[in-house]
Amino acid sequence: MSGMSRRRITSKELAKLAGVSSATISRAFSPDSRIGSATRDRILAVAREHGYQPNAIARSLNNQRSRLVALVVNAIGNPCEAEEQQLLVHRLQARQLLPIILCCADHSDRLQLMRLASTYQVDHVVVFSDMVSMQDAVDIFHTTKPIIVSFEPLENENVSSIRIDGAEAADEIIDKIVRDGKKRFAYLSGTNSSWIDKLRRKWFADALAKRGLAFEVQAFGDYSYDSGFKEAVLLLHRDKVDAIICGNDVMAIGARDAARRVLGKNTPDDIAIVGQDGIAMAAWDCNDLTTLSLDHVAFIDAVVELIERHDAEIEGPHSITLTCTARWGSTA
Amino acid sequence: MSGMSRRRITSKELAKLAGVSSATISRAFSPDSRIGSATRDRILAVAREHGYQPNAIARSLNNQRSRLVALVVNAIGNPCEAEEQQLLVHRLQARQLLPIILCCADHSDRLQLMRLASTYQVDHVVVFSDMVSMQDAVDIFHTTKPIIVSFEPLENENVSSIRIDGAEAADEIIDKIVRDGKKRFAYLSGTNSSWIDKLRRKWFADALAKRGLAFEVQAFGDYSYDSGFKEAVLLLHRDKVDAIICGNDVMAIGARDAARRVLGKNTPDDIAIVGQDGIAMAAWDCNDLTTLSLDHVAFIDAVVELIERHDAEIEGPHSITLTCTARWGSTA
DNA sequence: ATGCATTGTGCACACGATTACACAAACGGT
DNA sequence: ACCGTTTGTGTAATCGTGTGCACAATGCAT
Repeated sequence: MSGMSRRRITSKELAKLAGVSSATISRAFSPDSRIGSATRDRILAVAREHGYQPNAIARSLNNQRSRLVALVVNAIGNPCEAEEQQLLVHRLQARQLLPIILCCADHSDRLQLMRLASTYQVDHVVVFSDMVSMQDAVDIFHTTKPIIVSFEPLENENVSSIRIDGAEAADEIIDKIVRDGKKRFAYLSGTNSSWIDKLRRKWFADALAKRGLAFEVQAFGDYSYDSGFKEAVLLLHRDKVDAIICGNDVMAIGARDAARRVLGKNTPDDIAIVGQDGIAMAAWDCNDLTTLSLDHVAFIDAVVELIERHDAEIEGPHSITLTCTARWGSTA
Repeated sequence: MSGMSRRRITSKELAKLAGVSSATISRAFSPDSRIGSATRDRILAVAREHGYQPNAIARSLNNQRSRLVALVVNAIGNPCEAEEQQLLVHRLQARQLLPIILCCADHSDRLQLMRLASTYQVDHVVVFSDMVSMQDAVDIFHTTKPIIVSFEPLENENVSSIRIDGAEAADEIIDKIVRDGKKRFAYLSGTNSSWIDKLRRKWFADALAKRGLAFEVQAFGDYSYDSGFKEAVLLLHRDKVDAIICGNDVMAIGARDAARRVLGKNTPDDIAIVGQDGIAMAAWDCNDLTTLSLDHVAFIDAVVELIERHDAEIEGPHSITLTCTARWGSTA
C-alpha cells in the first residue's frame, strides 16, 4: 500500500497501470466471470499495491443492489432491544450486508428519517420500532417490502411479518400470581400509543379475565428504569396494588427497586412484579426477574429467514410465528 | 402517492411527466440553484404525486460525498458503549448523516469488515472499539481520516483523536479506599490485549504506587456480567483480595453480586468494588456503584466537533482531551 | 488444413443523479 | 431602440462500475 494519497484510485487508472482495460479490472473482482487466471492474479497484485478496491457506491448504482439494510429501532441504548439488534448485525455482517441504524425515539420526524434512508436504495428494511405505523413503513419503502416485527398476523401483502404470541406464557404467569393470593393488578405500559403494547397487555388481561379478574389500574412509562421506578411508587402507595405487570424488563427492575427502597416491600411476598422481553440482565443475580421471555436467537433466525426469502424473490406474503415462554425469577 | 410500483421512478421519467429536462428536476431539489419558483412548485407537486425522491446512491457518486458515517464499535449490546452510541446516532441523524455500524466483537475478520465499509466511501469514521489497532484504521480509511477514541495523545497526523484522562479521579477513588483500610487490590481487565485497558489500569496503578501499594492480582474478563461474577469469585476466595477495580461497570455489578451471593461479603465494609464508564445503570438503586465516570454528552460533543472540523476541511492533527470524574455509590 | 466451440479481452453503453456551459427571454437604464 | 445584466432552462459531460456484444486467439475434432 504505497503512499497516503487522499484520493482513491479508480478502476480506469488501475487499468492503465496494469496495461488492461477497465472492464478487465472489474472482471478480476467478480468471482465468476471469464478472465484468464494469470491476468486476474496480476491485477489483484497491482490492486493491492495501490490500495484499490472497487467503489461500492458506483457498483450499487449499476447493480441496482446496495447491500445496505435499514434497521428501524426505538433506541440502541435500551438493553431490551439491543440484544436482538446485536445478533442481527452479526448475522448481516456475515452475509456482507451493512446495517444502517434509524433511531426513532426522541426523533422529531421519523418519517423524514425513513424517507432519507429509503433514498439510499436499501435492499431490506427491518422494523423493530413500535413507534412507526406499518402503513408508513410500507408507503415509504414501497420498493423494498419491509420486514415488520408485529404481534398480529398482517394481511398486507407488501409486508413480511414476524408474529409473536405470548398468550399462553402470560396465562401461566398470572396463574401463579393469583394462586399466591395477589388481588389488585396494575399494568405499566412502555408507551401510550403503541399497538405492540396493546397486544402484550391483552395477553395478560385475557388471563386475568379467565379468572374473573381485571387490571385495576393502567399506568404509562417510557420503557426506562426511571419511569418504572416513578410509576411504581404511585401504584403501590396511592393505588395499593400488589402485582405489577411491566411493559419491559428495565421498567420492572425500576419498579422492584421502588418497592424495596421507597416502600420497604419485598418480592414476591408483598408484591409481584413481572417483566417482558427476557433480556440477559433480567437473569443477573441482583435482578432475578420473573419475565415473559422471547428466544432472541430464534427471533433473529426468523428475521434472517425472511431476508433470505426476499433475496430469493419468492413471491407472496410471508409470516413467521414465535411463542414466548415464562422465565421464573424471585419477583413473582 | 399513486400505485405500489415495484420500481422507483427516475429523474428522467419525472422530467417527461413534468415537461421539463432532468436537469431541472435536479435543480428543483437543490435549495439554492437558479430555477423559477413556479417551475419548482410544479415539479415538487408532480414528484410527490409519483413518490419521487432523488436517488442518494447516484447523487453520492456524482458528489463524491456519501453522507454515510462508519461507527466501529465492539458491540451494541453492551450498555457501557450503547449510551454513547445512542447519543452519537441522534446527533448524526440531526445532520442528515446516516450511521453504518461495524461490530468488532465476535467477528472473525474485523479488517475485512472495515475494508467493506470503506468501499462505501463513508464521509467519516469513528472508532470506539479497542479491538482494532489505530494503524489498521488509518490504512484502511486513508481517504477519510478517522476519528479515534484513544487514551493517549496521538502523534499520527492522519487521525483525529479524543483523549480521555482519568488519572486524577482514579487517585481520588484509591485515596478513599485506602483510607477505609483496604489492603489487597485486584484489577479485573475487560480484555487482555487492549491499549485502552492498559491505560485505564495505569491510572489506578499509579495512584496505588503513590501510596506504596500495588495490584496483588491481575485478572481478565470479557466486559460481561458473567465474567465479572466468575472472576470475582476466584479473586475473593482464592486470592483473598478486599478491593477490586473493574474494567467497566457491568463487570463491577457482576463482581458485587458474586461477593454478596457466593461469599456473603458486603460493600463497602467487607470489600470495595469500583466500576468504570459511569453508565446510567450504575446509578440505579439496586446497583449504586462507585465508578470512574465519563460525561457522555461532553464526549459525544467532542466527536461531533471533530466531524465538523473534518467537514470544514481544516487541516492538521486534531485532538480533544476530556477528564473523568469520580462518581460515588455504596460500593467503595 | 478446415470448421467449430471455447476462452480472454476491449469497446461502449447503462445506472441516476449533478453541474459547467450555452443560450434565449426578460428586464432595466440611458 | 439598444446594450448589458439577470433569470430560467436545456445539452452534454461526469462520477466509477458492470456487462452485452464483437472479435481475436486458442484448442480440439474431423
